[in-house]
Amino acid sequence: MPGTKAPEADRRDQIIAGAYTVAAREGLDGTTIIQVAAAANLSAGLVMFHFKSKHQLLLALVKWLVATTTVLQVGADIQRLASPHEQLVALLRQEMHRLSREPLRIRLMFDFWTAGIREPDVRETMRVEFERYREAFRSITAAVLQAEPARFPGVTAEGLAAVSVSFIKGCAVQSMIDPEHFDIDQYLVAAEGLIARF
Amino acid sequence: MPGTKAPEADRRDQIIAGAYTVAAREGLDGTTIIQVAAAANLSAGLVMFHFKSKHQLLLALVKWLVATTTVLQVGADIQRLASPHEQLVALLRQEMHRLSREPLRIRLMFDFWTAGIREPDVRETMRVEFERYREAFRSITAAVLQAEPARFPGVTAEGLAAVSVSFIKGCAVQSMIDPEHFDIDQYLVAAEGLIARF
DNA sequence: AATCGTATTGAACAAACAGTCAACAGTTGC
DNA sequence: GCAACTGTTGACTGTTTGTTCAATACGATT
Repeated sequence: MPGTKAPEADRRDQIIAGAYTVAAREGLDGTTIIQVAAAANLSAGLVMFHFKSKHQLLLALVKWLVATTTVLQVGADIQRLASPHEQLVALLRQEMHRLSREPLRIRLMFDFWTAGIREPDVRETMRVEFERYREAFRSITAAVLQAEPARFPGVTAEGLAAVSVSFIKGCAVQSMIDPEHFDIDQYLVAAEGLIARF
Repeated sequence: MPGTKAPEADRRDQIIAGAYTVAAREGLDGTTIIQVAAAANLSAGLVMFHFKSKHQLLLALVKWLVATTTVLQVGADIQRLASPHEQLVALLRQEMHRLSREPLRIRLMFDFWTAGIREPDVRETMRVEFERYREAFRSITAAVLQAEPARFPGVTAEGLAAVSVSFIKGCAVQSMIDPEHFDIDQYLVAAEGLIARF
């Protein structure tokens, strides 16, 4: 029945929710307007009406995905730890845990990394996301450097934050490709060994 | 002119070369049989004749890509270095350099990581590739552990190799998404600071 | 109550694509 | 010289996809 206005939440949100459902299940390439519309119980035409093009729909999806991704939190339990080294290790462990708790979300994010290589709009969104992620690490990596200045000559907080991000993203990649053989515990212990204070 | 047999190299190789050209330029999704055929100066039907399906063509492409990727080499100049710590750092630096020298290849490999999430055949190929990569690091990471056993309690050579791979892959991801702001030098210095011997 | 702008649908469209096929040309073996 | 096999082409097919559009219903404004 055309024209039956839904009093509920914004249609755009409803459509994006459908897009997320489909994209998380089928991957970005496998995501079609028709499937998104079906997942949202709407017609395909309406999706076009609200987003004008598939490109803009996916762009809205990635922005929503980034916006609803929990920012790296340095909780009270972490702040209570004695040394910044321990805090950094605890942060890494926390992020690993989040990785394994939200596989669908991470996999879709991964899809967008790749899409970002060719599509500037997506890349810009991912770029901001990566910057935000590094920034969240920076206060702690700065403290790590300050605690042991002699050990890290020439190292910047930004550089160490980038390495921390690599720990996480690299682990995500490896465990996604080889979920059975990749040993996250061994991985974490090795990372701790590198970071630990002396 | 049908039937004109090319005395030159295997047709399959010629087609794969065309597929690489297209895929490196357009990305995996943007790669069509017709484009591949055009890049190889052949008809689309012939591509199908030799590979039966697009899936098998891309599978052959990823296998070729992996097979022609230089295995991690521990050259004489690296072996000459005094400590295994310095050797590991030199290896990382060497791999970073290779990363920036072959952007097209890396980008395509990246595409296949993502494809591997949903396609088991591709994933298996990438899994083997990752395993090979870690394995190549393992002899050096074992030496690093042996040189400083007290520093790395419970750390395995395999775990430290996985972390090393993350250094590389994580750097690849970040520098691909944000090529302008990501500072590889700072990144390397930070990694060195973590690895350095005490 | 007439008007107007916003939603909504279902159908239809053009483009692109993977895959098929009949025809044909070389090559090889008899 | 003939038959059989492989390689090659170009045209064709059926499907899928993003996108457009006329028709229509609803809500708000006047």
